[in-house]
Amino acid sequence: MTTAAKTEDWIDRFNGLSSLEPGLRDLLTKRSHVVRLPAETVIFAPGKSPDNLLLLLQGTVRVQQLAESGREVVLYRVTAGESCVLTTACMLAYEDHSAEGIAETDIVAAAIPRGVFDDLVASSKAFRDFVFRAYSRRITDLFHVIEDIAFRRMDIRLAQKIIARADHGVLKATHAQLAAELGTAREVISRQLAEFQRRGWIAQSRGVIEIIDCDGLRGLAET
Amino acid sequence: MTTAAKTEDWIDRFNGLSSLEPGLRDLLTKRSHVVRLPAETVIFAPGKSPDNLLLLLQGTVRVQQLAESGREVVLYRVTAGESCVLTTACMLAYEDHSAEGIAETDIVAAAIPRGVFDDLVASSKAFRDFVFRAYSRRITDLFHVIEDIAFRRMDIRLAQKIIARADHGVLKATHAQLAAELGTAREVISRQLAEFQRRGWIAQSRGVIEIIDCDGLRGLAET
DNA sequence: CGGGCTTGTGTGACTAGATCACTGATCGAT
DNA sequence: ATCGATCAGTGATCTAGTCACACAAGCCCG
Repeated sequence: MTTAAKTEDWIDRFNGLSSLEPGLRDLLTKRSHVVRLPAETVIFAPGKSPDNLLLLLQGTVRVQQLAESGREVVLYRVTAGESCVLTTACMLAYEDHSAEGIAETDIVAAAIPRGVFDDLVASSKAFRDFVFRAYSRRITDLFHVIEDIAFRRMDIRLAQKIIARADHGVLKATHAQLAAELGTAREVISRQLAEFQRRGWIAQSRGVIEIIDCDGLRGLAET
Repeated sequence: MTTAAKTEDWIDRFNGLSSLEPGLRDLLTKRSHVVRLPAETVIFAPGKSPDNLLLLLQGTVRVQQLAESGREVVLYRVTAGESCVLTTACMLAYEDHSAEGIAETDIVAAAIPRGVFDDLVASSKAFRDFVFRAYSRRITDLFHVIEDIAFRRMDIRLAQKIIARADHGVLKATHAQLAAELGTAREVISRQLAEFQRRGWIAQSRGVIEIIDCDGLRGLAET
């Protein structure tokens, strides 16, 4: 079975899981299954908790907070080799969350059923460490988001975002998307980008930002 | 030993721990110890991770985020019957956190050493559920903080804070403390409170806010 | 090809919030 | 009674968010 072959080696792509005890590797590979989901799939949302722990093999999942007003902020992204850990074990208890997770690309993931997760946490120190490290990672991400929103200037945050998310100096995103990313309004982004453009740091066209002077941007971002 | 007597019954004060298996109750009571800390004690801070999981028996711990600028936001409070769970298992891995926990009152807590925590997580479903529920609680708190900071108006947040933290209609806090609580500047609080006072909702004196018209405040808070 | 439609962007006017630089008030300790 | 420290009030100014638009670019379809 090619699927079995695949599920046998994915474990080592997760930092910390390679030291999983041999018997438990079997448990994990036998009792979890690989799923493929198209981009834009809603992985979890208010009222829709997943009953599997997802370990991402390919693609990225964007986790964002929604406000009634319709505005949003991106909280963090889960990338290949990471897990959606906050969403499973955690959200089962308190349903009162207004965050949602969305497949940002087509994704491939290993889905670990709740029961298997529980067995593994019970029987493996390596797995526990993996889980707690994953929690830790997410929570520090949340701390950073809070720090950013509460204390950093928009221009700096925007410059950092552009640098971080640009691919070969090009960022495909609308002003509205960037606004949702940073939890601000579209107009704010438009004006800031206009200013960046005026300074010769970027060029813009519909849905695309091109970095012209990365050092200029970086100078601001590192303030 | 009176201390032993005390440690035997504290377990049931924690929601979910009462269903802990008998043998493990012993483990917990024998291998953890009750500590007393005076108000203002720094429980954890950047660079100072605790090696115990604290279960709070009395008092409250305030967890806040610090910015280099000196400004702060309160992230959440741990009250009696709750645990400082984010700070232990979690923070051990990623040291890069800028949050600190401070005893807001004199506190009494059961300290569970790291090793015992690990044994309990391994051997008890009840304890795991307790831990994951505690995580969940904190994380939803963080989500609320993010939502508030990013999307809610200061006047509303301030009104809510005053109602939430007032004791018999009286809140002992300086404008600077309220500013730190909400992650804003002192002047903003001063101006908002002046407005609340003008509307006859509160009375102020040095370090004290007295609620005069709770319905007025509530009307704003529930907007 | 020229309308319509949708989506993305630009802009002015205005409000809210943050920052800076102060002044004045209050309180406790000597 | 005075001094120093902490707390609160205020104007000026800047940054950010909101509202109400106009305008532009791509897309579909006859």
